[in-house]
Amino acid sequence: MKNTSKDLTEQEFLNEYDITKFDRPSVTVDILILSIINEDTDNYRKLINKNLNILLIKRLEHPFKGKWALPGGFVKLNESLETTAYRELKEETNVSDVYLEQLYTYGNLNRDPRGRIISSAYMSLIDSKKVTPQAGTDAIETRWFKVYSKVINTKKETTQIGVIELKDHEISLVNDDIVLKSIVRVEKKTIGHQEVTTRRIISNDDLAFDHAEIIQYGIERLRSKIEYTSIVFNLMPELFTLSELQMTYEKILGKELLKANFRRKVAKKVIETSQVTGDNIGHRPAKLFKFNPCWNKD
Amino acid sequence: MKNTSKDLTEQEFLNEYDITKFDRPSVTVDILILSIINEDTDNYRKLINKNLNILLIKRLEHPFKGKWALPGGFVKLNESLETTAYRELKEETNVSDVYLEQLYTYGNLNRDPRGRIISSAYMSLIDSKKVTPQAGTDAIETRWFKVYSKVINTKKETTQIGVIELKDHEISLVNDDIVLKSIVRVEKKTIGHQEVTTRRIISNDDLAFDHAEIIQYGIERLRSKIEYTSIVFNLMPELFTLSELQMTYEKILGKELLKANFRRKVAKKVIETSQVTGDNIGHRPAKLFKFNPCWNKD
DNA sequence: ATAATAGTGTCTGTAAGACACTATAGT
DNA sequence: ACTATAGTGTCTTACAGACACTATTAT
Repeated sequence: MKNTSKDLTEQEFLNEYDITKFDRPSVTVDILILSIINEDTDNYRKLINKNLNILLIKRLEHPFKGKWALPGGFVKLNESLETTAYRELKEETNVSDVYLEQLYTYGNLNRDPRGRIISSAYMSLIDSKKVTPQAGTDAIETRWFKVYSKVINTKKETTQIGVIELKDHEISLVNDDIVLKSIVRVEKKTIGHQEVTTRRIISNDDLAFDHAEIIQYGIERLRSKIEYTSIVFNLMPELFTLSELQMTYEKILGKELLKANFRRKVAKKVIETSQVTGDNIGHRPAKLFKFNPCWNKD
Repeated sequence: MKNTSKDLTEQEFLNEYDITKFDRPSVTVDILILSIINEDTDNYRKLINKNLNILLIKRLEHPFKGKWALPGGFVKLNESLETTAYRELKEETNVSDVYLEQLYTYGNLNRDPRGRIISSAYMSLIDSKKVTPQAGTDAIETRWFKVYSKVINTKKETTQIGVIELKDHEISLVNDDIVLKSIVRVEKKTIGHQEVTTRRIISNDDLAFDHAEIIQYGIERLRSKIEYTSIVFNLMPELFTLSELQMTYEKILGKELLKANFRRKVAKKVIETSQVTGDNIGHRPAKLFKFNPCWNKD
């Protein structure tokens, strides 16, 4: 009998194994870099307005030349996915030691005109104070876009075979004169026992690839995680007022919250410090709080 | 000036673009195929016992020859990740039209001794009645293993810099005489604002690759999703009793629940039918229920 | 006094957890 | 009568939502 793979030791097998003989896709990492950034104020007495922002880069090369895209790049053979994400993050924002989470891996066939490219999407949350607004390598144009997301259309159809529910999310990304609008249709089908959620880009201005879909999913994830984790505090400075924290929640969730209820909800997640805000113009100073790392029960 | 990429149209750029010039990793899909399977009963009057089961295959080739692994395989260039998952699923269990969800994509450098292989893990939930117990292609040995998961060790350390909390999860996979035990350490570090969760295999009998870690993560995900989605019903037949549903919850969560409270909790997710169980030996017959596709509020 | 933010008290309804109770089948 | 499962009622506690109220600052 010939020396088949069954007779080899694992080491012998590995020595003979040539991975490059097989077809392989390319793999990239794309990152949603999100931050809560203060707006310029007009009324001197009012609180500073904040907004959820996302960092995009203008593509200088084909494909999608001139369009805006999530920062990202190819995974090198000596890098884990996470390492790639951290490298990209460092290149674009010059920060490290920030929150980073894998969102989803997109592997559809025609998502990239260059060929078969699978992309693992990550989400990073950055405290606005750590960010140098227009960092990035000189040649690349990077900009922060304010993120607005709202449902502009819903439909619920109940038939004999099941329920189909769709929501069209309008994602607006705004930087001064530039406004990028996309509509992502999120469809939930329940047929028999099966619930399937699909996302599809319906309209898209100047966002490259399937990035509108990735951004919509990231926002949805952030919105749900803000409720049961302490993820928000990655977007906050060391010390903050409860009003600042509330506005951060409101801008992420896209709706206003009642103060008294909000304070009760976050009470266990924060610790009161002895300090108060000093720059109070015409109103009572606010106590400063910090994150309580022991907020979790178990 | 030469004809650089800046002067090309997108089509010209793509025609010249050769993706194979760059280093590429290989990509596989691994699937957690889970089902709730009835046990053989001993006491003729008692309810049939159920258990959460996972389908594993015995590896016939290197690496990890002779060890047990999640079903999976390489992503072909003409397949999306999902298509690959469905293909593998069909090959191993001969079912289609079942619940399938992407879990996480594992991209560490040394997770596969054959080389740089990134794996996207999927979780599939199958109604036990759809499954032919020992399907699979003839040459491959596939078996259902009962899944038991419990925390055997916890440690919580509160220092000045933050909180470190670790839990050792013992995963036992049992098929008759074969018992595969692994311990996966889940560590949550909170330093400053940052919360990082890492998973590491501490001990491992005969599970291949990093599959023990993937299985632990899948169970955790299933446990949390069972609370806020209708994912369980993928594991149930068309009609079921509330006791059957409760036992399914209990086996997934690894703890017993109080009947009255459980019934209140799932009340909105099910619809009562006019039918009852017919094979009642020595006790009151139970009403049969079906899934309510409209259980969700909004 | 005014305009702004900071912060608290209370009522309601809903849901979860614990526990005790009643109902109905076959033997 | 007994054993098993099926199914209900109620008490307590906790929390979320709505809303009204008090407190404190600079001008």
